[in-house]
Amino acid sequence: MEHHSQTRPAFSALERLRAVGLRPTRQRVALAKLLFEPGDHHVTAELLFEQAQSVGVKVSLATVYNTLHQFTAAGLLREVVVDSTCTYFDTNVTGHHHFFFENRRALVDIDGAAVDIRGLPAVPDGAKISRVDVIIRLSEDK
Amino acid sequence: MEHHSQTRPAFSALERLRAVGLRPTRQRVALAKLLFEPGDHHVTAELLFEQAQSVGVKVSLATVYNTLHQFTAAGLLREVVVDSTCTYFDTNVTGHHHFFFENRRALVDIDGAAVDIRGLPAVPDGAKISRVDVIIRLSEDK
DNA sequence: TCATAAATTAAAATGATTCTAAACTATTGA
DNA sequence: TCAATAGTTTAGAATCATTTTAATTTATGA
Repeated sequence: MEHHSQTRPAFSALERLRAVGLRPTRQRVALAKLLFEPGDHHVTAELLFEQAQSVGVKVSLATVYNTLHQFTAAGLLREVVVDSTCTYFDTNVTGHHHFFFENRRALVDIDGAAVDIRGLPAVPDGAKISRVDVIIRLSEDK
Repeated sequence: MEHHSQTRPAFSALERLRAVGLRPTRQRVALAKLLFEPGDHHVTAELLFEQAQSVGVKVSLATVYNTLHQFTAAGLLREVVVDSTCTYFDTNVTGHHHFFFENRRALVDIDGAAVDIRGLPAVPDGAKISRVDVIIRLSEDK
């Protein structure tokens, strides 16, 4: 029996890949484990690449980028645009919002169900909402 | 007397620069006119650079970047993070939100006063809100 | 007008990300 | 089981927005 520092995931990395029709290669399975076995969290390509290296997974940075985008296209990840210097990916794909700690460049989820937004104007003709993002930018002056 | 295609601005480009203590150089005055004489709008560095060229203003792209950042630091502009491929600057610096047309990569302002957000969790200890951004992402499938 | 600090610039550098083309590997059907 | 092949991975080059550098130019105040 394997040991996990977190509770056993509802779906294994392999099952997730199968479910979205992505061929379960060594790299994709390893990255999926790093992404989905811990609880919800946010990564950048560089960060995931370093994590992979630190646990001995051999994967190139190009593959990390490819994989993050494939997972995003497949709905396993969500891209969060908060910082013009790099792209964040969120393993929580349910509708929700974010605190963004500007100093540390860290994201924290805000439950989407709890938040209620009123007074928005009508959506322009011919357009439809693909997503609503609320970002609360926070500064922590030590 | 000069001719404007828009109504006369409340403050001239020169006055704005003086007000924030930026030396009114030829380039800064010219860019300020392009930015503040039309009504509220959004630009990227590349776009402003092209506009400048098209009206015969001689300015380098480096200066456009410098100027956009100086204006932002001075509170004359606001940076809008919506797109991971480039940075948008908004001449509307009052609290407000945005529609983002994903196909066209265009921004449209949403009046901030009209929008009411409820149910947000308490701000984490030691942090304070520097800004709340609401972005409604829209797709227009032709 | 002059001295000087500030601003501008072309060009090089950077850094995140994407592309390319060659080498590998999972899958499928015989 | 095995080869064919379509899909993957990869190192390295390329790209693109942006920033930096270091030299030149300009605004300002005495």
